Amino acid sequence: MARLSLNMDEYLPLRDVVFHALRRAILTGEFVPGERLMEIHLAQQLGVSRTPVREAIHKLELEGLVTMMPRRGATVAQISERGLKDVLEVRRALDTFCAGLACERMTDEDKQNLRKAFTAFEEAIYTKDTAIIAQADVDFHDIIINSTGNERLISTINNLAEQMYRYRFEYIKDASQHERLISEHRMLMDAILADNAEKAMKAARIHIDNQEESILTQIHLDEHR
Amino acid sequence: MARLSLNMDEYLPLRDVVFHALRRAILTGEFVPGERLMEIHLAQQLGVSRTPVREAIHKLELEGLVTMMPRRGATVAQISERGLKDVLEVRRALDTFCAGLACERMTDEDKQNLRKAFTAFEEAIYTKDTAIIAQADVDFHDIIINSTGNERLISTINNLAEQMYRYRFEYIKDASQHERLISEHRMLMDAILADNAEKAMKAARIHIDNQEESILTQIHLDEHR
DNA sequence: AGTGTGAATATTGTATACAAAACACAGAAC
DNA sequence: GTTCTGTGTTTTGTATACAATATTCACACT
Repeated sequence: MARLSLNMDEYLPLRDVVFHALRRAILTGEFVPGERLMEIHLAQQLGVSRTPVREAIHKLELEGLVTMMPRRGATVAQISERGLKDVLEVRRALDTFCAGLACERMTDEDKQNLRKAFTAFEEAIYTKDTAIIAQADVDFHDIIINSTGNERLISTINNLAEQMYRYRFEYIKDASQHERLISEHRMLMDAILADNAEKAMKAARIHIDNQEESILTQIHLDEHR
Repeated sequence: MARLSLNMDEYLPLRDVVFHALRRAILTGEFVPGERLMEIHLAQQLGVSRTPVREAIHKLELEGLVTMMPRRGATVAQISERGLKDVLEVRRALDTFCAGLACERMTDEDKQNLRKAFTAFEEAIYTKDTAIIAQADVDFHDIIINSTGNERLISTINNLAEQMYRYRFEYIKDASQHERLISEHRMLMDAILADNAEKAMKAARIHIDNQEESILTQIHLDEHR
């Protein structure tokens, strides 16, 4: 009579499975901005009914990844240059705040992890693999954000960051930026390790400023093609 | 054969009607934190089917007003003291940022409206009517927030503010705070009208700090009853 | 009395059905 | 040729049906 607790921890409602599938497709660019998302079509493609698809799409709308018009269905959200600037403006405020908080609140263990994540990022850069670099970048920043211990702050920043993932891929590809990324990370890390809030906030601001510049030039380049 | 155009301008999907109804019920305290929200029950009560109710509940979950557990349904979100502090910490960062931006971006028309809203708030205070005061307070702050012109910032702040509405009612009732509220508003307004970002940010911070203190003591009082 | 078991019930998750609105396109009118 | 109109199709919105899981409560067992 063994067999207690087979891993039913991992129950996932279909709507969440669909949600993650669609979300991934949007963030990786598989679904391009402006593309229509039709319930029946997606349902058949995924082998489920319309219901979970509808619910997943609604969730994506609330996350800002799709746009819905009543009676006209959903499309993959188009982010305008203005929209992107708006997102970055809020991120600038929150990321600098976050960097300051991290200086106050980071534990020794967090600091150890931050060092590791920095090294891992350097190594990721050498691989020249965009996906690996992007992941290492997220990991590095997650350590800082999570060290604040403020769940609301964490989810707010992550939601804002998500809006830019599609464009981040583009600019991470650009190898000419890689050295700069490393040095910016180093500056941010050093400030935090030294609990120097002033410097950390400045480093965070510079990091966002440069990201904004990169992404915007990227977009402008795309426009002229 | 008259009777063309009865006001169907206002087409609203049922899910949105239900959403607003439930949202209002939660924010006014008609539904208390922890209360279960059962689909069939609500559907019958509102005279609709489960579908729009489900969709409304999901939307409320994403807004953070409802907590869902898979297969166990939804309950009105309980906000912990910790959760409240977290929300306020983020608001402090964004409201101060917002106040600074307002100084740069407010048009003369906005400034005129801000003065009007300030006077309206003063008058609202004299009525001693909680609902009116709360509305005038929202109006005043909305002018500042909207003057930034940053849609993302606006919706982020509004979402955070919403989390506290239920508690705000409690502390707005406290007449001993009224004079202080007016003077804080005046300080914030004067700084913005003078385009003094430094002072405006400080005023915004003080305003949030005092709100935090009020709400937290309110909660502690409730606990001891 | 307390605990465990199981059937009855209630509730959520998913699928499907039907209604109403949007869309597309062909043909008529000018 | 262009615009209007009407019909057929597609798609979304809402209701309902069915399946699977959770909850409740009575009852037996210790």
